[in-house]
Amino acid sequence: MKQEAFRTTLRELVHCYQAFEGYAGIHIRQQGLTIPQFDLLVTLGNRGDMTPKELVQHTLITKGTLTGVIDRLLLKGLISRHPSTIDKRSYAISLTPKGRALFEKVFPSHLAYISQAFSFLPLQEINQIQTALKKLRLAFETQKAKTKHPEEKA
Amino acid sequence: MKQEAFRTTLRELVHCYQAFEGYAGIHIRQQGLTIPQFDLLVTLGNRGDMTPKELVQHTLITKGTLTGVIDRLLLKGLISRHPSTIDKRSYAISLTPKGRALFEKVFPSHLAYISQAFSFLPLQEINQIQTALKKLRLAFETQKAKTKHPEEKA
DNA sequence: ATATATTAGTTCGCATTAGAACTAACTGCG
DNA sequence: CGCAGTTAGTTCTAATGCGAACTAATATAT
Repeated sequence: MKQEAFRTTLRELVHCYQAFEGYAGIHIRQQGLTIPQFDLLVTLGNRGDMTPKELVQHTLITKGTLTGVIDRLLLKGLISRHPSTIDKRSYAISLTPKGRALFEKVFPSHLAYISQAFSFLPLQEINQIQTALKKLRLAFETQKAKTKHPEEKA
Repeated sequence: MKQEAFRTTLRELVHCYQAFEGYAGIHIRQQGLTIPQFDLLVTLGNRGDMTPKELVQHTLITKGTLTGVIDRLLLKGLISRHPSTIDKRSYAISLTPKGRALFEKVFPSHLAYISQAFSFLPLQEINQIQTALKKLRLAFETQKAKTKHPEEKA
């Protein structure tokens, strides 16, 4: 039955995600960072300076949580703030030299660590998994949008 | 490149998971429950009474968190405790009549809600997604085990 | 212009998260 | 029996997580 199938699939999705978080988290915490902190550091390192709004878009951190994460990275001296000249409500966030150094040390090492888990998965299978995940995500997002705006073009 | 592929795949995994949590969470919170509380309620409803240890195995709730989740469900009058006769450290948790009533109201409704997201995915694709997720999870779990016990049978 | 609606960030309340330390109770082994 | 080691639950700390309320600043409409 279809219901049986999607329930199993959802369980699998959650377990898979948790397996990933668990696996990646070990390495990240060894560097003295939390997952969101690492996420922010890597995003800034790879894509350059950003405002908090942009960070929310490019990371998995929620608006309300971001303030606290930024505070802790500021305390650690890994990032710095620069007031925006265009919008007085906002500011840009940069890596400090210390932050950049950490990024450059931690990021390649993290990729190498993660890639170990993929060593037995052929490229073709990785791409299949990716395609599968895209379909599933799209299904949720489409339906979520419908739920939130049920009358739209009804 | 393979590295490019698995990074994209991981992003997709995380986004997919978040999309699911976001989608399912809307409905769950509408019932006045949090996701872990719902998880616990449904697990008890579907599989019968359990000890905290078993709940940890069958849900996504961590040992340390479980105590608090149980406390809140006790406060809401949805579950009850019964001391174990065999092991004085432990106890069994049951749904109260109120808890069972909630389960019976919420669970089918939640399945129906979730199934909407799958309505445009053919069974075959659901099964493909499931297979893909299993492979990925296995990759993490295998590697995590190796990382934790690197000397084993070395 | 001026009131109004939006938006960027912060703050708050409540719940959860991981991991580690801690207590009480169980199991093994000698 | 009696101690060592393990296990079940609880507690603690630090950091999130989400939604909602709040402030300040920007954009819009008339």
